Amino acid sequence: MLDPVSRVRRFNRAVTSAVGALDTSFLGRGRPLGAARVLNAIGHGRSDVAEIRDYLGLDSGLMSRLLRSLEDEGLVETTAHADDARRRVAKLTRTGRREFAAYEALSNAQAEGFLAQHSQAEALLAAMDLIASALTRERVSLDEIDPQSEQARYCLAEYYAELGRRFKQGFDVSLSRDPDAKDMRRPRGSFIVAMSDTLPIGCVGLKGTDHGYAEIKRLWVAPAARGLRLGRRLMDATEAAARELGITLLRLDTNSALPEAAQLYRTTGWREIPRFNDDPYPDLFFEKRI
Amino acid sequence: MLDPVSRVRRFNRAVTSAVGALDTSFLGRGRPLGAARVLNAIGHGRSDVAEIRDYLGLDSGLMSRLLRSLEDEGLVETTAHADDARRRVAKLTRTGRREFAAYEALSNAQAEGFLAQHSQAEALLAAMDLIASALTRERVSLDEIDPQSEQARYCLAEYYAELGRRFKQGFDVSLSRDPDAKDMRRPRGSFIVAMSDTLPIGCVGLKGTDHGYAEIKRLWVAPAARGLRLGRRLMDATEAAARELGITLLRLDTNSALPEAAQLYRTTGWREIPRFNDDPYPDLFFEKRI
DNA sequence: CATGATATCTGACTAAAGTCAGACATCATG
DNA sequence: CATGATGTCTGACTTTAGTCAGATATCATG
Repeated sequence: MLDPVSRVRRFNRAVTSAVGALDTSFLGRGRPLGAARVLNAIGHGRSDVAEIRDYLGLDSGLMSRLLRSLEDEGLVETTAHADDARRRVAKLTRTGRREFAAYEALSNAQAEGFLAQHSQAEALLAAMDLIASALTRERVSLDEIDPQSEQARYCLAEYYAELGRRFKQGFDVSLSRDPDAKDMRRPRGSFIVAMSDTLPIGCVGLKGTDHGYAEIKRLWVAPAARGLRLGRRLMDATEAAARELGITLLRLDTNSALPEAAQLYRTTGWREIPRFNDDPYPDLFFEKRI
Repeated sequence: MLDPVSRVRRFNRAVTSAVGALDTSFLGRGRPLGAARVLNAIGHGRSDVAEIRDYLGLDSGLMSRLLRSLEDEGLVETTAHADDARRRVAKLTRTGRREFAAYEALSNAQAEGFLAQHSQAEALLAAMDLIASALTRERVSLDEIDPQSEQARYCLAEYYAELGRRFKQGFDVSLSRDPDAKDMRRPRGSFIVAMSDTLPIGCVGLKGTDHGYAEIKRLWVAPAARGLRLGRRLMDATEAAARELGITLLRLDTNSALPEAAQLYRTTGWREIPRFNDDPYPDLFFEKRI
């Protein structure tokens, strides 16, 4: 009962029956699961028929019939795609949106009920984030986004909060050399976010300077996503972006209160150099030629 | 992306597709899922047909046919139950055991693969234990067992390890008044373990004495099962056992380094009393009349 | 040992999911 | 604008899961 594999398998059994219960509650709306899944996929913004089919892993014949049955119910309308009349685009009717909302309410109620029965919901949520990140690991996408977008701001806020917890003296972003957003946009730099499903779970900024090098800033991995070697993937992606921009020398600063970061740099070709700025927080400085 | 319900639902999505993948890998052995599930239930030691049917939630007609198909494949043999010839008992043939082992290998490989891709497997396992315990909460059974059984010894070892971590001076069971096992067996006392699926996640002992009261000892809840009010359920069950044994006065000792325990006692009718033994570890003493 | 309860099995059904071949319209390309 | 590729649809199927009403054998009980 102690070995890791049994523990994973116990988790699998627990989760299998919970998933089954959710499916059963979906059947309560008088529609087979297949049709309900298509309706929900459309409700969640997947409009292209081929995309839905791919997402749900359905045969084109089956997909077509499920769509037809949703149309017969008056929940969905399909039209030809504007750019390519072979492709079809599905969208919900007014009734369809109402029905989708009912499914959403079921899902939300189920989630709330699960949380409510537990007196330490925060620990439960952290565990769920951890597992969801691990399970969707190979589906994490690294996207280059604007450093002032909502996702970027979320990551940075989490990053600052963590520095505040880990630095003995706390962390005040206004005392740090906060990079100008335009230095982290092409063509001067870049900002990359790691997305797991809809949740940002990591980020890194590449900040262009006028001193013959670019700096790597704001490398952050969500606690729930640690252990997945995401830091390394983010660094690789930034280096690739730097090469594209013709940058040949990278620098970064960090703090010895973040040993896992320094460890990552040391094992990926960075070498320690003397202090190259007057930011009050960092005490370790690295350089890498690419 | 921050609200608890979205986080639970992200977890649900991640887990649904992982479960689907496992099901699909099971189909690879050329047998429908229903039959595979029955085969595995038998392999895991469920032999009584009614029990399997109940466990898998199958209709008796369907169950009968699935069994028949496994018999046709030469994987299963059924015989009449020794005590009741209406009931049937299923067991695996030699070929059946081989086939079951193949399913086990698939499950184990899937679990190992999942663990291997994560560099912090212990954190992942703790998260899985937490969630599995929360999901199977209403299926936790409280069983009265022998205080020297394997499950009891596992719980006690975990309990001592935790005391060692939480007491500043550590914990050495040989210095404590270790209760004699026979004092925690009927008719003098009782030992109750909380089982979640196959994993013991909590325990409590009721120790009979010759001083006109019985003592509650070794109340432990696994870290993964905290927040489920399991401590309270265990205490209620012991009190019920004590009443059955004609015990009317209960005592217990505890340590202020375990504040959640003292809190539980205070809110469930226990009142603090002066020290009533010379055990070196406890510094808080309680009594309850039942 | 008659009687009602229980456990399983069989036959006859339905619903849902999935498969496959071919039809059809549309697209990209030379 | 002919041609092959692509996306969707339809018809004709199969498999799997599940339901339900008896039939049959056995059990517990008085």
